[in-house]
Amino acid sequence: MKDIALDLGVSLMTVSKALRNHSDISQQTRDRVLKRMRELNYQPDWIARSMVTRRTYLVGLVLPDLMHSFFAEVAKGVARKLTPLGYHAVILNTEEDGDTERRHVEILLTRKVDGLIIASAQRSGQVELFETLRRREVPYVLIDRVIHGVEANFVGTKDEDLGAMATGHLIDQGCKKVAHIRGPQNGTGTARLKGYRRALTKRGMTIRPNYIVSGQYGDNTGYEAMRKLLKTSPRPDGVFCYNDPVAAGAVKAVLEAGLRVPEDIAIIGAGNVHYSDLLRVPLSTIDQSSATIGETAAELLCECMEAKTPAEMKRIFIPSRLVVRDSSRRNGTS
Amino acid sequence: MKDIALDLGVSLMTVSKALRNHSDISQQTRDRVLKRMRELNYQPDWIARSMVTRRTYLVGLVLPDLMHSFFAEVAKGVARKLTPLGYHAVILNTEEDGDTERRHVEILLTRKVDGLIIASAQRSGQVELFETLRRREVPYVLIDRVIHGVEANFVGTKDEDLGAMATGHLIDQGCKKVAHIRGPQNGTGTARLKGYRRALTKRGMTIRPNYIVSGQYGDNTGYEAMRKLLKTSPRPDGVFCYNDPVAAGAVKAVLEAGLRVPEDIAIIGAGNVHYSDLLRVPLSTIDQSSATIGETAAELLCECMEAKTPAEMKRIFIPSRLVVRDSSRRNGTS
DNA sequence: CTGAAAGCGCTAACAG
DNA sequence: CTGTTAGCGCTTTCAG
Repeated sequence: MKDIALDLGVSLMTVSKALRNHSDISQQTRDRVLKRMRELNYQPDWIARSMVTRRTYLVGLVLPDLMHSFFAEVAKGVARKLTPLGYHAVILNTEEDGDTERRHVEILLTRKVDGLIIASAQRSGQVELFETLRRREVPYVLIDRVIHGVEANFVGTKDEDLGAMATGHLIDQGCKKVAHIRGPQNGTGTARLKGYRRALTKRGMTIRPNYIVSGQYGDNTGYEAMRKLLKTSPRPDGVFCYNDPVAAGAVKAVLEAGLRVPEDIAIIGAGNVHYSDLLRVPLSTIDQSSATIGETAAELLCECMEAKTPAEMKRIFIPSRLVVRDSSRRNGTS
Repeated sequence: MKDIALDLGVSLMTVSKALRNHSDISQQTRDRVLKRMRELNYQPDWIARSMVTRRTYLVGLVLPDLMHSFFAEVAKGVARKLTPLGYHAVILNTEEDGDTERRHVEILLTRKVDGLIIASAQRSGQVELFETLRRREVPYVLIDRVIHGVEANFVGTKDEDLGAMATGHLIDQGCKKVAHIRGPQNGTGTARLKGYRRALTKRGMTIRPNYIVSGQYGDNTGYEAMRKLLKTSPRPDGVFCYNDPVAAGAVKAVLEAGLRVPEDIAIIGAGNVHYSDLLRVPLSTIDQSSATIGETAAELLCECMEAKTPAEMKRIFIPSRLVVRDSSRRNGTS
């Protein structure tokens, strides 16, 4: 393509510089070049450019579940910050699988992305992947899920506080027997459980082991877990669910059993996914400002990528806030 | 990196071939190379490789809205087919904006993706983008939305039939006054409207212009449109909504007005998004096999990319099917 | 302000 | 089976 641009009688170099409006090119030549480039509708080959500059202006965004609109919103936030800075996000979906995640990161590395934003599906303690990243000096920031044993940039929620806030709210609403459908065995799931425990302890309520049942990420697991919970006696009158999809499944199970939400059982989730308001019973939740998480992560990553020397590690927590809807509102207040 | 591999005393070429298990390398040398490469944990630089092979094994997946789980599911389907073939999908979100879409496609082109799968946000008649693609001979397949005036590979739904099926179902359920909240002014929105009209005509029902109101893609537009519809007299007793998010919004409006779904107003959407079953009233819908759309598109694209000569254009329609849930079930039968 | 030379990391084509 | 030569499309460096 450049060859063709040489029908202006200038050297290849002149064109190259003109296209990147390098300082030392006369306005006149630049204009001629730009004009011709438009006529030929030539686009510089970024792959060749990257080859020599060692910069792709691509960042990998590794997400565990696109179906969960929480992550879709994070992605939006990331793109919003990145695009104006000339970067572009490449989204990859790991479907909550640690191996897939490792493979995807490899791919992004061989494609030489400038940085990574990862909501990791690695089990806690699985640090291999992050060791690799550190060794290769690829800037990255973790979002949403802390990985135990990894020192890295992080942007997300204080999950223990989140758990305590949600649980506390149920107690405030008059629930005496609060259960928890916990999430997966990762940093987030564990921290939320810890928050649940803390809130109960703080209010002098006893923690019953059989009030803590295992869910995962999805609504089907919430549904199953709730059915289990309905069989325990005494039956809980409030349930804090790991996240909104799980909570939605739980609501379904309660209604199917002929009970009412929130009168018989109050329910709260977390994440404030977009459709929470449209569910069977509009869902109370903790809003995590998902878009802000994405934006902040993008900003932080840019800092790292731009920095000459590896900047020091940061952990940024985005404040979350209680959103009360029908699923937990048991009296006129709050 | 290759230099380092030369401490085996073999030439650079030998290594290059060994890594791609080119036929003419002795098993022994290959093993030595592979071993050393692992020790150094070397990864070939795809960017350099692509530069000479002119293949990146990357395909761009351009989607208008990640929040809509329909597209998230399509993405899943695409990835499922692509990965085993050595390709990888790069997802970009256009947020339903035609300009953003054009910019994103440009980016993908300068990054030299091997092909594109696009659910386009171009207005019908806006063919410029596709002209460019044709001129540059980039293989691509359109999904979900036909663009008027573009001859291209397509995988999606027969939207007119879909509209007729949904509308017909409402009539079957005993609705006498069926309205439609139409989608955007694109191929899909228009075809579904056409199907709505066809079904009414076929059953000898009159088409009232004020029963057709404008929505867009999202639930908020469905909510607003429904409120408008509630004010028309006589009030409709059945509404076919452009898609599930719109329908979810519509349900909310009906309930807020103190009416019942489906007794007073039956509602049906389209797309069968994942959470449809968990909504205020479990939503009847038309399932479009979103994952299959993604898989099929990926297969078709691979054919095109592998083909020496530009294969001829194909249009593939994935059958859709009625899913009856509470929002439209007015009698024992379905 | 403009240009010539060298090379980024890899592979295709051909020769040994 | 192994190695040599050339070059992908661009930019960096340095000399006009």
